[in-house]
Amino acid sequence: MPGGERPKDGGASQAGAGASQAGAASQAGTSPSQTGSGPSLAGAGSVLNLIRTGDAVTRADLARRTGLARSTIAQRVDALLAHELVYEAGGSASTGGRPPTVLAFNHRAGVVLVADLGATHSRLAVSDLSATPLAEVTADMDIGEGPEHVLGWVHEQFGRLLKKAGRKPKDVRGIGLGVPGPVAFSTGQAVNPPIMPGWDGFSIPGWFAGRFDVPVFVDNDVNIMALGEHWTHWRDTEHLLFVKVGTGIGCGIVANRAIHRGAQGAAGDIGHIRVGGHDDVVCRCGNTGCLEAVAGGGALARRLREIGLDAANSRDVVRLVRSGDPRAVRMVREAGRSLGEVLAASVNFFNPAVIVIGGDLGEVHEQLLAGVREVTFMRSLPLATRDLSSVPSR
Amino acid sequence: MPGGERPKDGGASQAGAGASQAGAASQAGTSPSQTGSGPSLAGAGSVLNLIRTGDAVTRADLARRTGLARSTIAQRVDALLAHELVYEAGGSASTGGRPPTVLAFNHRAGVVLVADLGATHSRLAVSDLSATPLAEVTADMDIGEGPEHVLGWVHEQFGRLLKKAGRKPKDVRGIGLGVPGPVAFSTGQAVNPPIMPGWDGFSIPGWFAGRFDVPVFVDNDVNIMALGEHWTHWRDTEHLLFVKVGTGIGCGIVANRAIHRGAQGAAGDIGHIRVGGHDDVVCRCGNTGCLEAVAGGGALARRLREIGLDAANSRDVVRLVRSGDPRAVRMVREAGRSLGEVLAASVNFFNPAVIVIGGDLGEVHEQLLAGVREVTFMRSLPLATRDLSSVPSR
DNA sequence: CAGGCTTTGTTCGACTGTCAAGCAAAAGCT
DNA sequence: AGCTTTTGCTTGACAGTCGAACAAAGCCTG
Repeated sequence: MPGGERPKDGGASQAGAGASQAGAASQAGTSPSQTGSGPSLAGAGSVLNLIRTGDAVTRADLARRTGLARSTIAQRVDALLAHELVYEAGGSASTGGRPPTVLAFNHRAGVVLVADLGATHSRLAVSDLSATPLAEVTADMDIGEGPEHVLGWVHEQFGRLLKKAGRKPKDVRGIGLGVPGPVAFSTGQAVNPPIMPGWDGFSIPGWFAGRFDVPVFVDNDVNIMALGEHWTHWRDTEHLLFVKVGTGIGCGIVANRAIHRGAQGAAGDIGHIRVGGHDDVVCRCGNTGCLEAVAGGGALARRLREIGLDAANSRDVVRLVRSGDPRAVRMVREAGRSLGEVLAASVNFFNPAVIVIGGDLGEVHEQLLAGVREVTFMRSLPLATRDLSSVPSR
Repeated sequence: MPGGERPKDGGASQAGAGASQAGAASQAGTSPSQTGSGPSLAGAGSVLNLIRTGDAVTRADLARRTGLARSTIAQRVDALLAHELVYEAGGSASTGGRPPTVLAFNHRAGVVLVADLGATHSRLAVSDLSATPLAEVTADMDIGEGPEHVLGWVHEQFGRLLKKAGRKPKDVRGIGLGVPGPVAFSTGQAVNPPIMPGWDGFSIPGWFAGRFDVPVFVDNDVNIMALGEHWTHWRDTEHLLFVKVGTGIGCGIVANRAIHRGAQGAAGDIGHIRVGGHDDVVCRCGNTGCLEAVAGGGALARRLREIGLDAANSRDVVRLVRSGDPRAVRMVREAGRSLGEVLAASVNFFNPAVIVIGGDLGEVHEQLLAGVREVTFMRSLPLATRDLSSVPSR
């Protein structure tokens, strides 16, 4: 039960029936400021989830799936219907008895604003409640300009996107932001971000509080990608690693179906784990032999430049590999081996069911994964690798 | 003054009417099928926990701590009192008002049987509900004899210990077993245990089912130690690593206050992570440069033998270090560095708040921890090590 | 095609856990 | 002795859940 006011509403509107009609003042949801009225949504969240995921689409289904009484389900579904979060999508074929009513999640009941803020460019979107984008924009933007400037810009873009999607600010149900650095998720503050000057300790939800009155979620971009991948393709998997290989290397950890952030929100920072045999490579963090300095896109581009190829960043590395340049291919495959060494250790430690490779260099996953698989299967325990899949991101 | 007429103390004040007698048959816990009668214990678990841990000892305390109404607390406490899981331990000093009644967990309400099965010897105990041992026994026992033989022996020992502690089989509320290998916790089966021939897939709870009708929990011994350490000393810490350095090297992972077991129950197997610069060392797993083969107690003992010292196992290594042998000390410190290298990677990946070092070699933690700290702080990111403590087990 | 069967959805009374408010008890303080 | 403060207990109300009965809407059988 979320705290907050409890409606008193003595008898007045009671329509006779015992408890069923309930007063109209109560409401669900996490944010106590919502003003919508209607029947109580208490406990309806899990029911809504089942409908949204399509795991159970009729009332009888829901009852069987949750173990609740049919009457309870009916009550909850009524509440969801009243809030227009769900609608009846016609009947279905009978299986010998009364044909069930199919329920469907109303993904048009509102919109969500999302922004993936990279170091130098960003992607913003308005999407419906089933995560289908309604309007998108990609733009260059330097996160180093500081929170006030950047968020002001983000806010302005959100306004435009809303207009473009034909929705009003009132339709917004939530905001999600991904930033390229460690985040204290509960407060929505970046902590010690190496590439986000001026953001340390800045409360991003606080900034949005006066502008959109909805929950704001801020997280490390890798964590968001990990969660997205888990949600869309690996929903039955409990433990998953998402590895982003771009300019740098980071890792989102899904443990027990939830993001593991660690004590300081710094978990998953595998870019600075030492790789054997590369003690001559100096990393920007000051140490030597870091994975990022050995196998990161930035490092690969630099080494390709050194042998005379035209490669400014990780995307250029991808381009060269795609074009079939043998030196680039060999280098990426070797990077995959280095990554594999670190991942082998992580597999022994964490024992995930799946490793997903994403990021810029994930686009040449054939080469990268070949190296990764080669080393992980050699260096990890058989039990841990028995059912381990290493796959590219989608 | 809306008071007016209120029935105060309607005559039969106590009467303990209805349910309070409730015999001692019922019990709290997870299984919903319990048939014991008496007041409902619904939701009383959290209240019981607060009392047991001493976090809240009076009814008013409990109300403040849980945020529940005082009346609700009273009801729950009544249920616990009726079940004799809690008793009133007299009053306490007043702070200006009515002095509160102190509640105490009745750790004599039952006993728990626990067994820590090692590879070659075991520790068994009967303990009360506050984990205070009432009777203990340590004995040599080869786990390789197979489950039927070993569990038969365990069962017999449990019987003796019960008698010794003056308790009856009826008093047993639960059984906990630690085994030296990966365990599928939900089913209580060992999976692919390298040093437990004949146990693979054997259902340990199934074996006990007919003998004690109580829940049986089986887990990897390292996980149990990790949980114990977390429970006794680090209860406020969300993420913790417990590293056991004995003959081999293993690691229990506490993530989000719970054991992380991984997809196959193999998580925490850091003994076979590769350590740089030791590719000449062959491990029993077949690979080279494994941490266990470099820094495990068995490996250290072997290397001490090679230079002419008398060291058969990890305990002998401890003895030599304690006696001040400089070669043994140097070797352990060097082992600490190797361990530190692996832990540095684990810290970057997992970002725990605490690392606890235990096991045989944990007893010479000064030497071991020196090496561990040296390397972890050098090789891990500042953010992750900022508030990281590395401490010996207690 | 009527009647029976099966499955689904709805209604209704009952029960349980919770809460707020008031009352009683047991101290310290003036 | 009075007053205040803190604690514990009692009571009536309410929300969410359940089980049982009932209604609806299709198949199947004779």
